[in-house]
Amino acid sequence: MAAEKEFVKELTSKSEDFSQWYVDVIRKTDMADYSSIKGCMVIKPYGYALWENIRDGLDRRIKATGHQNAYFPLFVPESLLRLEAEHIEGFAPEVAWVTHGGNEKLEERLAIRPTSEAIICSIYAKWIHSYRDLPILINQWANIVRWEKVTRLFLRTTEFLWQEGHTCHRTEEEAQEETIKMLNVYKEFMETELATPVIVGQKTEREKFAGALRTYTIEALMADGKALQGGTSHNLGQHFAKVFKIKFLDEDQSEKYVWQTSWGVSTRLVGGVVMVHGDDAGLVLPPRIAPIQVVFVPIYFERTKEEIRAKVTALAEALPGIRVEADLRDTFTPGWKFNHWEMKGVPVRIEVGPKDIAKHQVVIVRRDTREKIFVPETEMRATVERLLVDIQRSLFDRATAFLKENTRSVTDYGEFKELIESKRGFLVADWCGQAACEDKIKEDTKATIRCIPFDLSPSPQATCICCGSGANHRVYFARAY
RNA sequence: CGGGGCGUAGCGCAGGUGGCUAGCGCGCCUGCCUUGGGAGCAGGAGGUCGGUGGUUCAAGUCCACUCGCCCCGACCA
Repeated sequence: MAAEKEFVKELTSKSEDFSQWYVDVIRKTDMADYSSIKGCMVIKPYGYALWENIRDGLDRRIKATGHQNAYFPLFVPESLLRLEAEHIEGFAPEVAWVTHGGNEKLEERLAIRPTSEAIICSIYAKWIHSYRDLPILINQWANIVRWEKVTRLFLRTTEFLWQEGHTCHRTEEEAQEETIKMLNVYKEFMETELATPVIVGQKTEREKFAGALRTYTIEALMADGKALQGGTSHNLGQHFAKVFKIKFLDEDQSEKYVWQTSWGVSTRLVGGVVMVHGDDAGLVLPPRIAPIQVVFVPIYFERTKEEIRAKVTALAEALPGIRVEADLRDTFTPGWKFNHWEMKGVPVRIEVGPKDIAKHQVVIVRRDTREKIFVPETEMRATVERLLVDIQRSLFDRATAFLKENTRSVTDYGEFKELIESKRGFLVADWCGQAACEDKIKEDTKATIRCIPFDLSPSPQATCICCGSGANHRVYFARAY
């Protein structure tokens, strides 16, 4: 353990102080930096490359399900934002306002979008006239500003990047189908690309999006036992359609309001990846989204330096389709580089030294287990390809096992309080459906209902974990980010 | 917005009962030597001590105000 600690002298131990570990990892790996603007972070190239891979994987899926990308204005006139009462009430405390253009005071304040429902709905109203114009299936990749009081790198920043889908449908059924479809896209994406298992379900009235009919969510469990909402999908019903007058003439010649959905995930997923997979040596990145999948570290000796350099360069080129970095610098020792690239979470490291050249082999080390294998050069490519798949799967398996171990079913409120304090994780319990109980539990334990899952229902005799009256929901509780 | 902590070299920090030329480690630059788990030696560069105002012969140090950041809490993707 002492030796292990020496390895990572730049990082706070994960078990010692999880929050500090998280910040250390992000800063030492050059993912992000603080800026001179309160609550705003700089996403540095390494962090941005990770975000780009996340973005690209999701963008493919969004397009594959029939959506197109577009871009809408950053500004939302105050009058538009105010149209949907519940919506403005929900977002008012965290909206940033533009009041001047140059030196002139604006006639009407402009909100910097805290989300784009208002501006997009006002435009959709102009676009939609007939049932033949439907559905509208549009996504936008954009920046968002929410004036948060407390910020945290990637998890909650004043400005952040996200995608927001905004769709309009002819019928309620179609909108509901879309809402669930995108929720499932998120789930599949999280599991496949981020190697992060999620629980899926509906938000309570208290937790739903301001202005939505129903909100659905995917929730992941971080290594410290706290939940992270990874993405949400909202069935907006006709609330926005009615106030923004998004109407169409249907086939039956009657005028109707559209049914809408919206759904989004943000750069907070980057923080999620750090907290789900990282360890005391730093990041552990799922191969599918890792900016660098394989790093070559040459083992130089003065006499064979040029030979080693040439060999590493050649081997690095022999891995087409794989994101490869060859660390040819001679200003750092191999040991330093091992630690450096492990901290950066690169899934596979390949060492090449004189002994390896003599034996026509390479040394391959996987980041997740640090297992070291000696592989003939001719088998390098196949081995790397296999390892990348294997690491992706074992990260998912490990996270899934962690999720299972830390999901506990409880029926006694005393036990509930004890568990949330000592073990964290998800607690599955029965609930009466009353907001009063939800509030009391939050007050007592800081745990909130993360979601009402689709695949669980209370037994007929079940009673509310809090008040003891008849329960009609079986839900997941957790402390959350 | 409440409670706590912190702003001194790129990073991490010491100095804090005012007093020599503001220091240490890492990093950086030059050279030599080295490289299989964070090498070594020698030389060198780098500072409006967060900002403003005050007290004083003298302020990194004391006082007031202010800006910013981090952590914990209440609020939130």
